[in-house]
Amino acid sequence: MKRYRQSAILDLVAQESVCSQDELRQRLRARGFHATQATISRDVKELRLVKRAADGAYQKPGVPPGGGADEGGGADGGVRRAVGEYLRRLDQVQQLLVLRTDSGQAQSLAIAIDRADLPEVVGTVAGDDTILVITRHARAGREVTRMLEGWARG
Amino acid sequence: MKRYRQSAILDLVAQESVCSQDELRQRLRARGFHATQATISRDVKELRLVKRAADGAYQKPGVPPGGGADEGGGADGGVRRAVGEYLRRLDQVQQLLVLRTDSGQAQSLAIAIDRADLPEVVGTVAGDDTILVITRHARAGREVTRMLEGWARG
DNA sequence: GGCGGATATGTATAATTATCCAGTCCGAAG
DNA sequence: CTTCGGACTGGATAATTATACATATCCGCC
Repeated sequence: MKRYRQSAILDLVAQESVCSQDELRQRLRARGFHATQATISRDVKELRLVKRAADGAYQKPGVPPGGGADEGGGADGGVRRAVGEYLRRLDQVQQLLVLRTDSGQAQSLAIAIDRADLPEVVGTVAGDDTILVITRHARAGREVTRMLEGWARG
Repeated sequence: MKRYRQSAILDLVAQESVCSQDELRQRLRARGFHATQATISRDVKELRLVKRAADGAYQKPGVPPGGGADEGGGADGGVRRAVGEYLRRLDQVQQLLVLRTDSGQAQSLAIAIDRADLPEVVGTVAGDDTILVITRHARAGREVTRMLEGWARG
């Protein structure tokens, strides 16, 4: 039984965004598996599932995210997504913003920011995990900061 | 304060294995930060830390495990490590074992198994996330199964 | 058949994490 | 100066997850 149930769990978390073991239990029941939260807790551990990519959903580790539901598309929807995805820290120094990402992801985020063509942004320079964003002046920097921080939480 | 505290958190989880927010709270206090578990819960979410790679430790997502140390060291110490690391499922059908790994990792595990040169194992064939291990007969298969399962938990 | 050990699972409960509800502290606006 | 709004936080508590303990089953063996 265990085998089949665990397969079903992998299926489920790959398809939908499941945020609690009890939710998982209900979905499993819909598929004909009857198990308690305790059992599912053990399954989750054995399967090495991981929780909370900021939203609390379970997923297999090592998979590049974007899995859960849809992703609102659109011209500058791209930056929002990228910011939400990659931005880890942000510091402003006058008209400069220093953005940090996980290692190796700075380029991705920088490209997204460039493409957004924000009027306050003069340009960006990206390394491995750090991006420098140049705005026209501190005030503009502040605006961009707010925008980014908003997206980072959304 | 928040900035510094969150930096410290990243530092901490990168260095040691921290398995609960309360433990994190204590380590932070040792570094001079005084915060409650509630605050740390929020920090963890903002930093997008992830829990439970089967052992319950917090970590930044996207980092390949193993700590970046050696790979394929001692003769059969290597297999144990590889099995613990990569093996996700195992089914036996007569003298055949079907091993599953996360995608792209079958080769790694298969190589480790080959190197171990287990007497019961006749040979292995690996795809992307599946390995077929051929043993001499069902009995040998069971033995290997037990061995692998033992390593998978250890 | 009956025994010993390993596995799987449920129940109850402990441990851990998230969140609701203020309270404090700025900074901007009036 | 006063007010308003928002970020940040702690205390208390709800929600979620892990585990101790008790069974029930299955397998191999005498």
